[in-house]
Amino acid sequence: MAFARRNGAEDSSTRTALIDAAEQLMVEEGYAAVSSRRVAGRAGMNAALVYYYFGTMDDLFLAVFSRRAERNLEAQAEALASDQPLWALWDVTRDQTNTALNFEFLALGKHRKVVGAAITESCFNFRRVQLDAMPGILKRYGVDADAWAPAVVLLLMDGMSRFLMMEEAFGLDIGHTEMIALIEGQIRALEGEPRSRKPRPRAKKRA
Amino acid sequence: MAFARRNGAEDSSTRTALIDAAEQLMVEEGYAAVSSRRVAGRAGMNAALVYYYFGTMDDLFLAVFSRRAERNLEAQAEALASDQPLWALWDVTRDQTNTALNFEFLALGKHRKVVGAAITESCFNFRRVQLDAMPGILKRYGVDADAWAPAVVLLLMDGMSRFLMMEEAFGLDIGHTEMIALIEGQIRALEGEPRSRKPRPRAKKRA
DNA sequence: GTCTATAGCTGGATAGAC
DNA sequence: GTCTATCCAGCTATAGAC
Repeated sequence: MAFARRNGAEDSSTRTALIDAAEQLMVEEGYAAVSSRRVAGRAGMNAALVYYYFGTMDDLFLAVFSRRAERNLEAQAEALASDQPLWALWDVTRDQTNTALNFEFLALGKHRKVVGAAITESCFNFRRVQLDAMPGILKRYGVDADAWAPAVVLLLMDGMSRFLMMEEAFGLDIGHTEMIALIEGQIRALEGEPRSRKPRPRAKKRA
Repeated sequence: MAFARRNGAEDSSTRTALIDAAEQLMVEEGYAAVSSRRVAGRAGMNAALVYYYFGTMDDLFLAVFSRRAERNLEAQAEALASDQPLWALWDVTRDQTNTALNFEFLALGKHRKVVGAAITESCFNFRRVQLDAMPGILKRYGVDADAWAPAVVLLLMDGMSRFLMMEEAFGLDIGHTEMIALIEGQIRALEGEPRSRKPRPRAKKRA
């Protein structure tokens, strides 16, 4: 855990409810809408509790970020350990659930030092976990490591996927079908047809 | 111009100063810091002038966005019309100048309807201008259009470039050198060595 | 743990003088 | 075009009762 907890147990239901409310507010109305009053109001709590549990708004943001990052890191680790790791990784990165929240944190992270540091550390962890697994996976499939460095393969899968999802969040999809077909074609050449794919959450309609 | 102007000439120096101040504030402190009082204060003006010129804060945001989008679109059109269009396009997309501002608008655009619409329209225009030029460029270099659809080439150049810049904005660069070498190698194979490259602005250090 | 009350500040937006 | 004055609302954060 990268942030200091002011008060209250880690598994306090009040604490959890406040984090839930803050996350929802960020997604629905943006980080600027996350005030102690509005977070508490949505959670059916009193505003002073935000300060009791988190001390400052920055620490509340960090709690939201860390919880989401941990969950996503676990999902990714599970994907990389599956029997079709490339398909599983691709499906995990194509998940639109976090896109709106990511936009908020990217903006927030450029202006709140502690949030920016958490983003850098978290992204680094994701890439490190991917990089630990990729060489073994590619070797198993007989991919020439000189022609396709693991880090490059990851940028083409994870990086391109993230860019496509950002565009899709704004209704842009020029070339997406072709790009997705290209990447999935490469995965198919290595792993064959996907045997079981998790249903992939798409972006919600704009309000 | 996609936004309604409340009052004042398009070339009013006061109007320009307010847009300048708003843009600076967005980059330095985020969209939440853009208030009529702070914008006016930075421009050495009175807060009421913001409402005189723009009517609402939303229209001020639109003015900032539109001005930047127009400038960037011109720079891209110039690049695509140059004698080494792929190198020029690559250099234009590798420009870090706008990354911080883009983060702000991506977040803002998900919550302010008119801003979101402006982003969608602007990105669509960028891609359309690129797509108008690419087929001719690739054909001139003898690229097989069936293997490399123009839209896919653009996602690999423009899309990947944008993703790399977002990572770099947070100090992340795993695999970047290799990815850049891969893309530049492809460009070099088609256009040879770059003859004249504009100096590429990099991200500023964090404060 | 949860509450009320409060200090001190900042915000969007308008009315109306000059 | 530019200003002051103003309304009403919202904000972070703390003190202290229960």
